[in-house]
Amino acid sequence: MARTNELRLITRVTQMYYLEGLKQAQISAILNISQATISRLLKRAVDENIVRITINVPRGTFPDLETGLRERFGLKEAIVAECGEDREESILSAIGDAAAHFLSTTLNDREVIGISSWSASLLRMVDSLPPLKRVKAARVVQILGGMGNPSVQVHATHLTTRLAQLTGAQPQLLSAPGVASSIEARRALLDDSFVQATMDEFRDVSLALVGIGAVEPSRMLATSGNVFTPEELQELKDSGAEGDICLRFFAADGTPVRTPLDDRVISISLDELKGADRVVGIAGGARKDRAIKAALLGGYVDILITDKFTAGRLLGEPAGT
Amino acid sequence: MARTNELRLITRVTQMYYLEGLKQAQISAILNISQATISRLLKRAVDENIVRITINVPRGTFPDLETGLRERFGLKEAIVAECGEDREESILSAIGDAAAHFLSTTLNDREVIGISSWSASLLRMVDSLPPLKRVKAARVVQILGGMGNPSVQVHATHLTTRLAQLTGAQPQLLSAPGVASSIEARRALLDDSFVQATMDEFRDVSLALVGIGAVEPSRMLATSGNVFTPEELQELKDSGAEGDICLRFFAADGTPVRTPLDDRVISISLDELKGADRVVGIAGGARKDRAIKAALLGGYVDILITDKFTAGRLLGEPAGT
DNA sequence: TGGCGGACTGAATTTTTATTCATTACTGGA
DNA sequence: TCCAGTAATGAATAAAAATTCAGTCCGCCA
Repeated sequence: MARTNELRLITRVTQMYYLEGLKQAQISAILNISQATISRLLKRAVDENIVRITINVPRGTFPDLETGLRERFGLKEAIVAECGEDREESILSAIGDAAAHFLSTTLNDREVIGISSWSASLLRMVDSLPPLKRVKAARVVQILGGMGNPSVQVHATHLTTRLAQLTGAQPQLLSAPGVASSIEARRALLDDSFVQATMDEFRDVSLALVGIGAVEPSRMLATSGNVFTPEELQELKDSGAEGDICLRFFAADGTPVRTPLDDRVISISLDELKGADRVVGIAGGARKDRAIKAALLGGYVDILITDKFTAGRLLGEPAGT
Repeated sequence: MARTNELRLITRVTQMYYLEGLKQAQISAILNISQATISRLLKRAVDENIVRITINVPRGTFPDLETGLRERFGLKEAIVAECGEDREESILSAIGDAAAHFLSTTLNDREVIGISSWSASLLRMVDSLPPLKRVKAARVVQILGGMGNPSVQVHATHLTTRLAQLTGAQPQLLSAPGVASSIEARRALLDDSFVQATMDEFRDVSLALVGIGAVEPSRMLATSGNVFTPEELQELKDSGAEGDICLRFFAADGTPVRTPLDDRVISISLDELKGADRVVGIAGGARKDRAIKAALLGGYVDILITDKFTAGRLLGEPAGT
């Protein structure tokens, strides 16, 4: 009885608040009940399940997969993009677009963006990036050298400068190959003051945008001048390397894999990467499943941007529609 | 595409806010989006129907009937009580209880309560009134005289004093019969300074609690000493009187019905009544349908407390379960 | 017949949210 | 090409809501 009266009042308050859109103060005035009590009644309405708030998931968004990824891999955020078909091209388009949107909404001035210079996903992202509304970002730092092949060098440079341009930032190029021909060659390159200046910036990177590579010749790697010889690749595989970020390799469980190659790579180190506020991994496609999983397990990535098919596989679930 | 990205973000924000219970500022920090924008995204979530808020109506409450009554009759509030069966006794119990709860939640100090002294509903209300939690109300004013029959006089007095006691207020009794035997008798009674003092308070009443009477001998009227003779009742009927509040009569369409009887009644007038901040009508039962409807049409009541059966009939709808 | 703990309350205050404001960029038309 | 109008943003602020606080009233137990 008394309980019913109580419930009636709560229901009425709930109705006024949520349906009629009245403010608590207005309700307070109408019912001659203090605003504090109205607030408390509304809280009880939630507790007693008189108001029920449901989220109507729009088509093309996958909060469940995202939550799954966040929880399973301890990610800060996960973005799962809608994607027509489970093929490289379609996926690149989807995650590039998603990454572009992410970037455009989340950037704040004084952001120092680090970008790994060669990655098909990042390329797509930059291509999808709308002329950025508001002035954004302070600097864009290239955190991985280009390729020995001059044509790809240009490619990497383009990526960095374009992003800088679009974000109104200062580009900071790393004019060096991603992989030097020898330890000595690397040392020599690091002597260059411009190279040093850029590498000094690695620690200032607040937002790192990185691809995640699988250990196997990808199309791009293949066409980009055979960074590694088949023997070197084999060596990596033998060491248990499953994937890489900026040519820094790690095993299936995420532990770093150190090989002599490390000493020839010119890029941000995995440790330096962890110093960034946010590391955004942008990758998808069945070919990369194991590499992505490894990267997630290693905790190298705070935010993952991928497609629904890959997300589904990472969670061992079927992808949504 | 861009739209999907947008929707994904809104969905994510909605999820964080409503499901995870994060504050906008926290979301803002996590997503690197300003709090203002988070607020705007949440508003869009409502607009775009991504959050859906539904009210789960508890058993025994009838928001639809209440809303119907409010809208149909322009009431400030309507309270419809659950009620086992459509019989006098059951209804009295239901609305008395509801009225008691209403009173206990809505009273504020400095309230001057006017109470029409004889009404079965009000009697029930006072009986149901729990020893009032907090000190409440300033004064309780009797706004209708008692009955000629001394036993009922006591009754009326009891009602007023009890209510005053329960609300910690000062009782202001109207020591006079509700109906004087003649115009002259009334005039004489009004000469009494106590009576005058009380009647002067009528204009200060902030909350009036009134029953609504049907024009026909009710059980109580019958036993309370035949206030009116059968002839007088017939006269009222002939004048079109359909109901009364404090023995002030009105027709089916709510217009006041003036008869010579008026000059013998000692109670607040309908005009004075309208001066009160809130007039609460407490009534139910098929016998009173027409009277209640008339009172509502006349706008004499701001707040109606009734039972689900009566409410349903007033709206010409079947009552709920 | 106190006295203690718990439950409630409204006023005051703090916290949270919505909105205003100034700025910027972009649009579409002359 | 230049300009008026629209849209969108973050910082600042106003508005709204939640919570703290102090006080009261219980009921319960000694």
